[in-house]
Amino acid sequence: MALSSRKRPTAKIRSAAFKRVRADHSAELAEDYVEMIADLIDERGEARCTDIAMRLGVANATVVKTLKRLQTLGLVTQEPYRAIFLTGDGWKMADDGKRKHAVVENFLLALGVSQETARIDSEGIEHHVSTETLRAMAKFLLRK
Amino acid sequence: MALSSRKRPTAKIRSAAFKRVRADHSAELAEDYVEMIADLIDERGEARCTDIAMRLGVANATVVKTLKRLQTLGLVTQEPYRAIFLTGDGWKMADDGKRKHAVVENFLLALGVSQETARIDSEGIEHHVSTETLRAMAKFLLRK
DNA sequence: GCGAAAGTTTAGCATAGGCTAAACTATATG
DNA sequence: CATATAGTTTAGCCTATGCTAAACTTTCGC
Repeated sequence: MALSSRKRPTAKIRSAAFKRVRADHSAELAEDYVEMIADLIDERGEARCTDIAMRLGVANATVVKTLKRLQTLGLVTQEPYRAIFLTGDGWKMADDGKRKHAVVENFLLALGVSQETARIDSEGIEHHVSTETLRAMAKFLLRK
Repeated sequence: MALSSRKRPTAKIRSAAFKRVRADHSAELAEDYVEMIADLIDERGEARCTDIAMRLGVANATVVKTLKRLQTLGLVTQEPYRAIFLTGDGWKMADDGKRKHAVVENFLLALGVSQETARIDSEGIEHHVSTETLRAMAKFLLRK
């Protein structure tokens, strides 16, 4: 074990990035749901399981289960067999997410990628963009 | 159910982005491990559980479990109580990942974000960047 | 206003990725 | 060379996110 007995004080610092990624992942599904619910309410007046399931491309039961978690997180409210509503926190998360999403998507477009790719890639990227990077993207859009 | 009885043919298209994100997620841990194993082999001649665990910031047992999956995926090989090696596919994935990672990180730096943020954000972003977007980033770096 | 269709929920299963604690192996040093 | 220490593995637990199939409600149309 000679090789590893050297101390590496940078290990903890390195691991921070991976910890952030893992934290991002557990938050990101919540953000996607909440954004989608907000969109549905805006577009059609109410958000329902089936619509969320279709747009996310998952089974109905999966949506039901996840909504339970979002309820315990205080992001959505719901009565059995009724439509889904956002709490204050839910709306805030949705608005923040949509703003962030728009910046990332427009940034990718400004960078020269196609509409289709911008839409797809921004969906994955938006959850891993820090405030600092988001600001840099916004600045780039302005001076473009 | 009046509201939702309208057909929405765009739903399937919309859901594609989310499906890609889910697929990315299941691939991304594998990429992180494989890249890290390659780094360790380069830096110190061998890759061991403990080092991977420290750098990723997870428990040892978690690494062992994940390595089993990577073995069944044909990315790594390992004898009990011995160091970890990459297969040909593993090296390829590691090289591709490192190249991609470097482009994203340098791109963020060129965009004006700090070293620290570039390092952290690139870790999350790299797995959600398509070939097209990666090319656009590389192009931006050239004309910068 | 009743029955069929549409939508929601529950139950039960699988996989992935975390964890701790305990058992086991290999190595390094006295 | 015996043993302490460092490293690895196993066992067993948890949560999150998927799925299908079956049960249950609501609503629409006749």
